[in-house]
Amino acid sequence: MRHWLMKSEPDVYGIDHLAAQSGKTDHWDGVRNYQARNMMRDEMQPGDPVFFYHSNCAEPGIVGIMEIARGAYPDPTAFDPEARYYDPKSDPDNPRWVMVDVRFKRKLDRTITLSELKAQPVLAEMPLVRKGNRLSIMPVTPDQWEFILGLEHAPPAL
DNA sequence: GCCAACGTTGGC
DNA sequence: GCCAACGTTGGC
Repeated sequence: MRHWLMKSEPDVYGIDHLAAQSGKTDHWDGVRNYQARNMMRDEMQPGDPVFFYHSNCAEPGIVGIMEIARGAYPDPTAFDPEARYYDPKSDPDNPRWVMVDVRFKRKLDRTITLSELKAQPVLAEMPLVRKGNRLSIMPVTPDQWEFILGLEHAPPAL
């Protein structure tokens, strides 16, 4: 089992969208980055815990916890010319892009902000806090996972 | 809205 | 295979 962090823009799809789904489960489509795809395809397993991260918004940070509900399968939005992430080069007979299903577990009691995470020397190796990082799906080590969870009920460091 | 950082594309 | 141009990400 591995731990993960997945980013989404709350204006497009935030944690409340997921929580509102029937069964609190939804597919995570639209990933168009090879590194992120390879991790979904090769490493993500049902039951893996995932931090839900809000990006490109007023207060970027970790807002909740979900889990992988279904391993990688083809992302049909790549074949849909109307879709935002349509990829004409993805062949339905040999799909280039995959998605997973995720299940809502809970919202955190507060947002653990990016600036707060950046202030923690222990987390300096996380891709999330590194300059210029754009990876939308990344692994989290068990130690990092526990440390971050411990911040939830601690006073914000920033 | 700005812009730095990064990934992808395509000409050569 | 190189690399300039381009598009995207995402913090600020």
